[in-house]
Amino acid sequence: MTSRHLKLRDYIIYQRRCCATIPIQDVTKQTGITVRTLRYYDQIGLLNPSAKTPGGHRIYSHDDLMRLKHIQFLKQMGFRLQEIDDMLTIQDRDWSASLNNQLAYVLEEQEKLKQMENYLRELLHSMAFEGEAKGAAVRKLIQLSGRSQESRKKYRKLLFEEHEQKLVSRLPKVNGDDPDSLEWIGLIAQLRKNRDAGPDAPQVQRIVRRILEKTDESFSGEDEFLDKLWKIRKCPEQSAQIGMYPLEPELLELFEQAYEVYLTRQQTQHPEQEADS
Amino acid sequence: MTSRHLKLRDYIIYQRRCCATIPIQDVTKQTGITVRTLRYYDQIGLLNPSAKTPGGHRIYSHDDLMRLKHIQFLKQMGFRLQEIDDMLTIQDRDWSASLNNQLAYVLEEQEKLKQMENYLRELLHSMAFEGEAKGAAVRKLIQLSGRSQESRKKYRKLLFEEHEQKLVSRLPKVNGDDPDSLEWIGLIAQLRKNRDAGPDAPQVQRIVRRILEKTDESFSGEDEFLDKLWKIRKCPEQSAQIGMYPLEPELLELFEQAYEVYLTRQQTQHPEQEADS
DNA sequence: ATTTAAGATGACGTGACGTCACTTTCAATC
DNA sequence: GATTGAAAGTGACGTCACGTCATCTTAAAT
Repeated sequence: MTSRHLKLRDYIIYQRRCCATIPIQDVTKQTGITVRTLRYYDQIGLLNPSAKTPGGHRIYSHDDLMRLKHIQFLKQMGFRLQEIDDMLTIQDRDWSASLNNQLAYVLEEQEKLKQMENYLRELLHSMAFEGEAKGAAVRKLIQLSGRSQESRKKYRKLLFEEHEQKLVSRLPKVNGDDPDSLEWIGLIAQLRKNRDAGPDAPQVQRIVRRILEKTDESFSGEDEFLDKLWKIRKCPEQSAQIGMYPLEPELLELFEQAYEVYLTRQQTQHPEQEADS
Repeated sequence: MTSRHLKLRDYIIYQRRCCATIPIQDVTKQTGITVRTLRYYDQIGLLNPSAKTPGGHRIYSHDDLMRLKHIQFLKQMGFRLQEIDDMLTIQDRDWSASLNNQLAYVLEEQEKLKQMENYLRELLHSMAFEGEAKGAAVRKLIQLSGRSQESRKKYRKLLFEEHEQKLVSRLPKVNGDDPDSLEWIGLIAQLRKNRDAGPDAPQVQRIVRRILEKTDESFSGEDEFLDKLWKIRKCPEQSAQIGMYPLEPELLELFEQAYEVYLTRQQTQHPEQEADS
């Protein structure tokens, strides 16, 4: 018993002098890697500590620490533990293939996440349009997401000519986070809130005025284009197919009525200004 | 036996007439979801088929299909099955919290992937600089990645004044994929390839000329800045701290010698042109 | 009645650990 | 030398969304 104890202490002191034995606690403090993880790495053979006490406690060397830091870095790069083991043990092969592979994977994942971001924004904005109707919004999105964006682009080309393509890009996108789109969404949401107020209510008239101002700002002089767009807007299926969120018919009708009221009021109030403005 | 058979057939025919029973094969064909997955969804209670044959075969309805498509969509958005179950069963709560949550998560993941992309490019380019030395490149990267970019920016501010900050941004970044950075990396790699050719070899001289042209193109008139930069370049530790990949001393020395050879040749060949160009 | 394809069930495996339960070891204190 | 408490060890089970067998049953056709 006594001799064993002394032997152990000598052994540890020897280790400290020679290549600085590091207990598992210090390893976790220096790297932030948990004890469990270190035991797991030992278990799968990714990082076997270079020594053990006679009692079985793991003792790490500085070389082990270096290897661990390499592992940590490569893991942050998204490599799996088996790949890391391969990369670190097979010293002679160069890594460019693995790295390029991983880079391609990372780029692919980024694309997916961007798609997800788009759909999530689209859903959020659609819910802002619709108030609280979740099911309907998802149902439409599912139809849109089923077909790839390719088909939507294709359909757009069928509907609009080249010049008008540029104008379409200026339309508020339901999944955009630019201030323009957000303002449009806000306007539509306000119109929905006042759907029961009637077309000649002052709030509705204010909203109509702001919508017209915004339309003029974006598409002044493109009356033919606006006309075509308005016809598509009235057909829910076509709206969905070019990527615009389909508005309910009642909302469109409300806007049309309010628009007429707005026009007649403009004419009675400023009959001469309307000609040149 | 016979009566049981007849009963079963009647049952199925009844189902077909009433709400269109769909066998599991058709579900997989329409959705692309595997049989195993459908059984799993049944097991965890995410999608229990609305009926079963007396023998235990699953029978899906159109409502089931709708729910399945919702599940499929939400899963593509990155939600977990338990969350999807919650979202679909608790009908009254709105989804905006979940969606915003998920959007935040998606944005966070995108950030991480961009970081990974940067480090991977940096590693690849570093290996192009160094030839094939993997360990050294990774070791340096680990040191850089250990400290956040904050400390690097901080150090940059200590070394350079505000005006020079803009010039630093024009330096080739070791992790950039812009044509400028790639050209620099190519030049350095070529210089490394001809490291044994001696400073007055014609290939080396051509490289030096191209390097000087490129330097002039980016930093003409900023001699003081270039001088400072050159001093930092000679100190590997400082180079690493501002995010430039540290070049080995021999390469820098080779370039200095080749530069002097280049200058003397220029002066002997065109002694009068050097004044105004 | 037999065949056969398709369906069901159950069990195990994946990856990188977290968590819990229980035992052993280390170093120090009495 | 005995005790003690903290830290170390091992082993087993759980995670998540299924894939992959192996084995058994059912449905529908011949």
